Amino acid sequence: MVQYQSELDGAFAALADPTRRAILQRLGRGSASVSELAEPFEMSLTGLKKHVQVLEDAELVTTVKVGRVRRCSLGPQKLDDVQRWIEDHRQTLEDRLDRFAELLDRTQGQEK
Amino acid sequence: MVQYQSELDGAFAALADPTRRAILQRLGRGSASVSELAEPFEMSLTGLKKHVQVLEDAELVTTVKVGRVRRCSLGPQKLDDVQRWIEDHRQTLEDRLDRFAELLDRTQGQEK
DNA sequence: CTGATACTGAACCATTTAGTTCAGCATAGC
DNA sequence: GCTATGCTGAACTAAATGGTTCAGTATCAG
Repeated sequence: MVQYQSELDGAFAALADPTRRAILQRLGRGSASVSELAEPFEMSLTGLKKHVQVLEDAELVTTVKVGRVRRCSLGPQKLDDVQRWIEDHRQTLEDRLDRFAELLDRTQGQEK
Repeated sequence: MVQYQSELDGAFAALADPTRRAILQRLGRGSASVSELAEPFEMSLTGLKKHVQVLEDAELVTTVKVGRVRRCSLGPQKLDDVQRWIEDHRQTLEDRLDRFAELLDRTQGQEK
């Protein structure tokens, strides 16, 4: 199994916010300016731009400044890392869940 | 596409911490007590227990108290939700990445 | 019963996060 | 050139996070 660094931290943390997941969802339908991204949210432009910044730092979003407009798009395939981590751990998880049922049976009786 | 709630928040946030991912990794090799989990970390028992609590709240870990020992195991398949979200979004991500290259070509020339 | 073990809760602290407002700067359009 | 637009930076705030210590409770072992 590959050894993962704390690069994942940023990606997972970025995905932990519903606003940011909504931004990714929106960008999945095409690139957008910061203002366009902000439009559906009840939030200041500055506030939303911070979310974009977080996503960019996590390399989930890439942006290009064109004139006075910053165009935002889905970025490098950072989700791959995230997904790979989950896949690696899902197998052991599933294996363990089976035994977990047994464990419960064994210990339940002893519980106070 | 399924509509995901903010249930994901807790799961993603829980996974954003390397200590907690290490705990999950450890539990993948079998259940453990809180003390056993704490052993490899340079952290107080109380501190580590908080991480366990976060994982339990996120439904990534389940615990049972047996006597004075709390036995921790990998919990319900919450990772499924996380993985499903990523899979749903990966397709649009990949589609978009192709067009992103074009976008870059188009806009790069105009950049200051 | 006594003491050691295993955890738990409360209180505290530093840092980060998520948001705000306001002022400023660069570009686009007339 | 003037003005509106789109974004950006600084400064501030409230709340959450990640950690600590210390004191307490419950149980197990002898």
